[in-house]
This record gives sequence, C-alpha cells and structure tokens, in this order.
Amino acid sequence: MDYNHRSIEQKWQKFWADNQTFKTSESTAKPKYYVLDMFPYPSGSGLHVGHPLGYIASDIFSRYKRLKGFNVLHPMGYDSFGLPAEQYAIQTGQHPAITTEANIKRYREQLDNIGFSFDWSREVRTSNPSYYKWTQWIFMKLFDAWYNKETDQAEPINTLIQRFESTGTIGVNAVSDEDVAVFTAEEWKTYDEEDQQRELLKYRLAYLRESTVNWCAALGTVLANDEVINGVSERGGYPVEQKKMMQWSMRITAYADRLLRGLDAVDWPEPLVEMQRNWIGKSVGASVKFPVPQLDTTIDVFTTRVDTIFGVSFVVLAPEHELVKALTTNSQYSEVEKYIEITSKKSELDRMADTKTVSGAFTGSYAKHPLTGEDVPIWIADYVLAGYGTGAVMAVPSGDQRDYLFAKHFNLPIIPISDSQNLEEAADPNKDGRYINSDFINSMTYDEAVPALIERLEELGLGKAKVNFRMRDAIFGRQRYWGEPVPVYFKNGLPYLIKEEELPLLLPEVDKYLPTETGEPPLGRAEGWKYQNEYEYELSTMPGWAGSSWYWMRYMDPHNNEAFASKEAMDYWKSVDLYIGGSEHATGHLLYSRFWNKFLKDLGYHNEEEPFKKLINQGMIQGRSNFVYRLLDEEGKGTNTFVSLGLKDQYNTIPLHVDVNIVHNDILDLEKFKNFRPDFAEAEFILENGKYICGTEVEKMSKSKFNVVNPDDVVEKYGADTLRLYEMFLGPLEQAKPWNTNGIDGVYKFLRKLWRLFHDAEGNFHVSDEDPSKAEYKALHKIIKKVEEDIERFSFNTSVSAFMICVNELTDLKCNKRKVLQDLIIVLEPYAPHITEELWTLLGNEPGTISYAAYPAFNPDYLVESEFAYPVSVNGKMKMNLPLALELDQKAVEETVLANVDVQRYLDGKPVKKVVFVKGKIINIVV
RNA sequence: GCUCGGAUGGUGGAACUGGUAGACACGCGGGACUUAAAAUCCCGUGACCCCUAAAGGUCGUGCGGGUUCGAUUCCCGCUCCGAGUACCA
Repeated sequence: MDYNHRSIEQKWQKFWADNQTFKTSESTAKPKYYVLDMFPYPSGSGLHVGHPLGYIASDIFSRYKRLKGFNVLHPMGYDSFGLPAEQYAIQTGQHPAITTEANIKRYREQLDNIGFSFDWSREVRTSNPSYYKWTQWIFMKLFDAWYNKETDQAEPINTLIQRFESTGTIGVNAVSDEDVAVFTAEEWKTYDEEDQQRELLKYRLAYLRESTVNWCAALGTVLANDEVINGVSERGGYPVEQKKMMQWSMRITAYADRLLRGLDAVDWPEPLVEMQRNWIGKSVGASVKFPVPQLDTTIDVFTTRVDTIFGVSFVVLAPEHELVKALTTNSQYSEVEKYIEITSKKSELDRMADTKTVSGAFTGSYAKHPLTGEDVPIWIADYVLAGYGTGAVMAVPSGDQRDYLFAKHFNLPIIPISDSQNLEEAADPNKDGRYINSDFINSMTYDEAVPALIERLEELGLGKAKVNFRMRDAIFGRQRYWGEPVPVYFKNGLPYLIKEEELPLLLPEVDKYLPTETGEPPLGRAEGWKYQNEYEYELSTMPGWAGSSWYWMRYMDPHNNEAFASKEAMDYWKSVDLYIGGSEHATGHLLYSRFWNKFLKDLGYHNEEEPFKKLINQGMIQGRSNFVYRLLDEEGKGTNTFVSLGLKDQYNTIPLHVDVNIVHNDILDLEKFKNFRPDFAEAEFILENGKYICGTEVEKMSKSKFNVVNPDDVVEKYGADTLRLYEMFLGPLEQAKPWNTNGIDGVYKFLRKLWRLFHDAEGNFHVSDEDPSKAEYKALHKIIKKVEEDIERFSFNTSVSAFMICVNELTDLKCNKRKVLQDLIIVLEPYAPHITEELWTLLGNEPGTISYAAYPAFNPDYLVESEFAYPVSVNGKMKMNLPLALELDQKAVEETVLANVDVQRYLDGKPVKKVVFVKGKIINIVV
C-alpha cells in the first residue's frame, strides 16, 4: 500500500488527543522552554491557509525543543471578545457567546487537522468568566495603584494615602494628572471622602477623566490611538472624530521610560523595536516659559533645540490652546475666531493631508522672551498640535522648516543664529557651527551652549531640562457589549471598586446589542443590573486588548481559582522564551502586554520585567488570485467564450476572478469551471496547447476575490505533513509571500519517496538491520547538522530542501537501514509529525514517544571529504581542480603548482606571486 | 518627508563569518516503462559564443563607483518596490 496520509494522520491525531501526549506539567527536572503563538480571534470565516504559518513554525520549534530535552509549554487559546461577534449579534440577535462558541469549535477542528502539539488542557478563552474574572482583578489592582517616580515603580494606592495623611503632597513624586492639588497633611484630613477620592483618581493607574478621545460614530465607541489608522478606524475603516468624554484610561505613560529601556533587553526584530520606540517617542529637550505680563501667566513651550532660543521671532499656540481666548485682542478677535472655526471644521484626515498650506492668525498679543525680555508676537496655527507637548511652540524660522515657511508667509523676521547656516531657500537646522546673534552663547558650540542655557533658565525660573513623550495614556473604555464589564460602580458620580470576592462581575443579558435610546452603551439595557440593587455599574466594557495583555501568564496555571496564576507556576515558567506572531500588534498588544507585565511585577506578583524574550514576526500570506479572460462581443458585452492567458491580447477581453480552488498550476479545470457559476455551464474556451492558462495577481486573501485557500482542503488532498512542510518551504518565515500551490507536488513527492524507501512493492514495511555504509552515514549526518542549525536560526525553508536532498541520496543508495531511519525520524518529526510517528512505531517503538527520544548527535567524522581535489581560482577568476594535500608552505605550493600539468594550462609558466589559504586550503593563486 | 526592509534564471527561493552564484523545488523540453493515461524513473534546463567529438570561452545577483587576490555578501552614490510613521516642536 502506498503512502496514505489520511489514515496515518487521523490515527495519530486521535492517539495524541486520547493519550494527552503533549500535556505539560511543572514537575520535572528538565529545563523549561515556553513557546507561544499569538492566540487568534475566532472569526466566522474560519482559518485560511495564512493563519497556520506561524503556528507551524512554533510547533516545529516546540517539538524540536522537546527532542532536545526541554520541558516545553506550548499552549493555545482564543481571544474571544471582540467586535465581529457583536456586529453579527446586532444583525441577527444571536448572543455573541453562541457565535463565538461555534467559531471556536470550527477553529479547533481546523487546528487539530494540522497536527499541532498544543497542550489543550491549558486552553484559555478571554470571554470565559473564569478567565475575565482575573482581567477584572488586574483592573482593580491598576485602579488601586499609583506610580512612584522615586522608586520608579507602581505601588498600592494605600502607600500614597499614608503619605498624604502624614506629609500631604510634600515630597510626593508621582505620575499624575496635571491639575493635582498641593496640600498639607492637615488639609488632606479636612477633605471629605468624596474630595479625597476625586483627588486620588488623578493618581490611579486606571482612572476616569474627561479626555479628548477618538470617537467612531459608525462603531458607536471610542478607540485607542493604535486602533486608528490614518484617521479612520482600524476595523471597518470608518471615520473617527475627536470628542471630549468621560473615559477610563490607563496611565501607560508612567511606564514610558521603562518600556523604552526594556527594548534593549529583548531579542525582537529591529523594525518592531523601532516601531515601539517611535510610538513611545521620547524627545530630550527643555521646557521654557515665555512670560505674558498682561495676563500674569506664562506660555510654556517644549523644545528639543533650546540652543536656538535667540532665533525666536514669534510664539505659536495650537488653536485649541486654553490661553487663546484671553490673549486675543479686540482688533484681532474676528480674525482669530474665523481661523479657529475653519480649523475645527477640518477633520483629522484633512489636517494630515494638507501639510503644505501655511495658515494661521495673529492674536494681537505679545509675550516676553525669557532671556532678552523682548516682545515676541503670539500667533495661532494648526501646525501646532494641542495634543503634543504643551500645545505651544517657540518658533525659530532659521532652524525649523515649518517656522521658516510660516515666517516667509506672514513676513516675520528670520534671525540667523549660527555662522554655518545657509538660509536662502530653507531653514537650516545643523548644529555644526558657532552661535551668532545669540547673546551670551555667541561663539559657543552646540555642546557648550545647551548646558549654559539650561543653567541660566533655571536661575531665572523660566525653564528646565525636560523629557517629553509622544505616547499618550491608553483609553480603556468601550461603549460596547461583548467585552469584560468594568468592576466599578458609581456613588455620587464617583467610581468605586466592587469587592474582590464579588468577582467575576458577569456580563448581564440584554434584549438588544445596541446603545440605549438615551445614548448609553448596550449594558444600559440590562434590567435590574445594579450594585447592591442601588448603585449604577460602569456601563462601558474593556477594550479588546485587556484580555490579551496577560494571557501568557494564565497558560502557566489556567485552572487556578485563587490567583491569576500561582507564584510557583510563574517562578517555574517565568516568561515566554519564543513568541511568534504578526507585526501588526507592534504598538497595540505588544506594548500593552509589556505594560501590564511590568505593573504586575511592581506589585510583586512575579519577577519578570519583560514578558516576551524573543519574538519573531511571521510574514503575511497573501492571496494569489487567478483570472479568466472573457471574450467581449462587438458591443462590448461579455460572451460565454473564455480566452487563455497567452492568447488574450489577440482578442477583446475582460479579466474575471476565478476560484483558485478550480485552478491547478494556473491551468483551469474546465469541467469544474462550468459548474463554478450557472451561466458558465455552456462556456467555450480558446485554448493554448490544449490547456486553459489563467492569469494571476497577488492580492489580499479575501472571499470576494475567490483566492481564499482553506487549509482543510490542502490537508484533505495532500495531508497535514505536506501542508506543514510546504508552508515552510514557501520561503523565509518572516517574509510576506503569496500563497500558491504550484510547488506543493514536490513536497508531497518527497514524503511518498521516504515512505517507499522503507516499503516494498506490496506495501510491507521493510528495514535492514545491517550497519550503514560510509555514504549512508554521510547523508544522515548532513541532515542532522543542517536541520539543527536551521531550526536554531529559524530558517525552516532550507531544512525542507535539505530533507529532500537527504531522501534522494538515500534512495540512490537504496538505503533502508534501521539505524538511518531511526535518526532520520527524530530529525524530521518536528516538520512532519504524522508520517514519522507511523514509521517510528513500524520500527517497533512505543507510540507517542518520539518527543521523548534523544536528538541524534551529529558526528563530524562522517562529513570529512575523502576527495583531495578541490576548486582553486587563479587571479580570482579561472577555476581548476587542484589535487593537493593540506598545510603546504608557500614554496611547496609553488613547486606543486608549477609541476601540475592542469595548472600550467592557466599559469603559462608565470611565477606564483601569492597563494591565498582559507581554512588550510588553497583558494586562490595570484600570478 | 522620515525610519526600516528588499531587488538573484521562466517561477518560489539557496548561497550561514567575503571563497566553485543559481542548492532544492516548480515549470518547461527530451527519454524509459505502459495498449494508453496516471504514477514512477532517467537526462537536459541563467544568457551568449565556439563546437555541432572531448572540451573550451565570454557575460551574468536592480544601476554607477570603491575596497579586495577574490564581492550576491563590505563601503559610497543612485533607481525602483514594499512596510511603518507622519505638521511630534
């Protein structure tokens, strides 16, 4: 019997499930290794062929690590709260839990088909109350915590209250809202309960505050910054506007510096690290105050170029800046008013698109230059963003291009400040020269000027060195149903936590999944849903990223009811050693997870500063669409005749997407095509060489383009082992690539060849107990060495090629030796677990034990070259085979070379100038 | 605009610290087996020249330079493609 992937794979998948072969425990002397996949959101359309790419890679690595003697944690679960199930619920009325459950079932079947070695006993689902109980619990800890800048870590809020009670705000160095009060201990004690709570809210790491949020009307909810891409929502692409609302936020900015520093300690792809750095956006500079005597206040600006301060010729405020109203003089009132109105009408998108037009308005007021005391005009302009820094800038036209254009447009002075500046056409921000027109820093260099200026500004109390971050606090509430309820109730408008023992706060039933008539979130519809039948619960739910920001810790101890994970489990598994997933989570999930991880560490729940030590981004698998070309008649209407790709230019045709599943190697299956759509039943074809060749294009994989390939279909036709090998064979893991099955036959052929090598014509398993020959050992040890090297550097595609070479060599040698097969099975098992498991038991081994076999040791002796001849170039160009022993000195080489007839053809009797040795071999001869 | 990737045959891709470029696979061409097909196996396959016998030669990793005995690999300058980000002061 030939290689029958269906029966083999079903048999072993059932065996692994029945015997819990991959169940992991902590009680072992083996070293641990934690391999994690980004868990999927179970969508209604199931897995397509792109999804398993990363899972296959992680599974190969997990199986390899097990063979190498590690106790491997390799779990899987579902990020099962999310928008699509809720949108579906709105349309159909079906509870999202039911939809989600059905989708998970389908996902599980599809995953099982591929033969992953997940420990399913540790499965988590973020929408399970037993899971979100702990998401809510972590929220409570965040609510009950503040960030102490002295110790550079989060602490329970009690320690802050104690300090307020003993010394007030004196000496408290905390991350907080800007508008915190300054008080003594006595004053604190005179505050009533509500005032105290109101004040504490400004310090809590999970806090409620009126803030400007990204409001997406179409989705009926607010979105975090990372969920807004180019001014539209990441999901659905709906417009997003800025709106002021009372909102839950997470004080992630408290961790900005630690999140930045931690990036040096992780082994992540450089582009991803770069994305997080940019997102955090640390700028080192100074804050400078420009006094405004008539209002008895100052305009605070942030600058990274305090050295250019003597080049300031005006100050610009964002149109939304709070001082704009007060600063506008009567004569400028209408102009400013008009400008504000125009800019406020511009959407985020317009404002981003239109960066060339210079616009602004003069307020009519002047500020004092902090060092020269001169009057500096105050303008407003929309190129200054209210949300970054202080919403005001000092404008230096000679050093900043935007200021330069603004100055040119409005005829404001451009003051050169350095002897190296060239200001004829543009601003010149170089730091190379020495300063001019700059008072006491004249003739200084950049490095001398900055400290001198900071010192002077500090003396005057008008400025100081400052670090600014681009990252904002993360909006945490969503006006949605299908998410974790926030475990908070309101008393006199102030938020209070429910008691820990009242967790989980279950998601209540509602009649519809839409906002209430009064515009409240869907939870407002839940009847009688009140804390102690009296107090209103928080009606928004947590965002999608809440449940995914700690799930890797739950896998360590998934059934614990006393803690999110026991200390023992966390001490054992520590952090994730290898994390594989897409780069689209760079500024979302991966940042939030690091934040929560650091927070939980601060409170002493575990000891790991970073959650994911090594991370690999698998590339996206794109769709590869196929096209047929429909012949058009004279009126330009589609006929029922289709022209093959090579001939289409001779006719008038239009391309049509055709289902990739009825095309093989770009050749259309004509019968299946006739069944593809009813109107194609009578289709006729203009063929080339008797075949219909389809056109192709790489596009996103989507239903509408008929280019979605379901892994189940591939498994059915070729088997899971072929799918696994082929997805790896397709190219480097990290590279984006289109899915095509053009080469899958080659991989399938390899498995059949392997199978046949150890089966006779009747299909009986047959091995020889003879000792392998030198050549057979060489073939075997080449693959042992190669696969180990490849897996360690995540180069899975080259391993697949190496396996093919190995089996070809063994086939040529007619090698069916037991000793060869035994080791080959172990090396191949991570890639093709089913066929290897079958052969393993045919060899007489206990089923399900390959994972616990020892990885075969590579023996370099088998790879020693026996031939003496090896290629040598002359003058780096010509090549010849030089039969030489190793370790000759130059003179001996020269003599040997001169005596060699083969060499003489090239050398033409010329003397040897130089001989280049590499690793004891002659590589090149210079004459 | 800025940041980071990438460019190798008809195709996907190999070449790990500079050392026989094109491994492996697909596709294509030819052949064997077969009544035939499928399956399987064998040979050829970067371009060009010469030969049409063994063999041999020239060019060739996006473009132009450089370093080196030797460059797909390192350096400088460009072109094109992809990703991220975007008035961040």
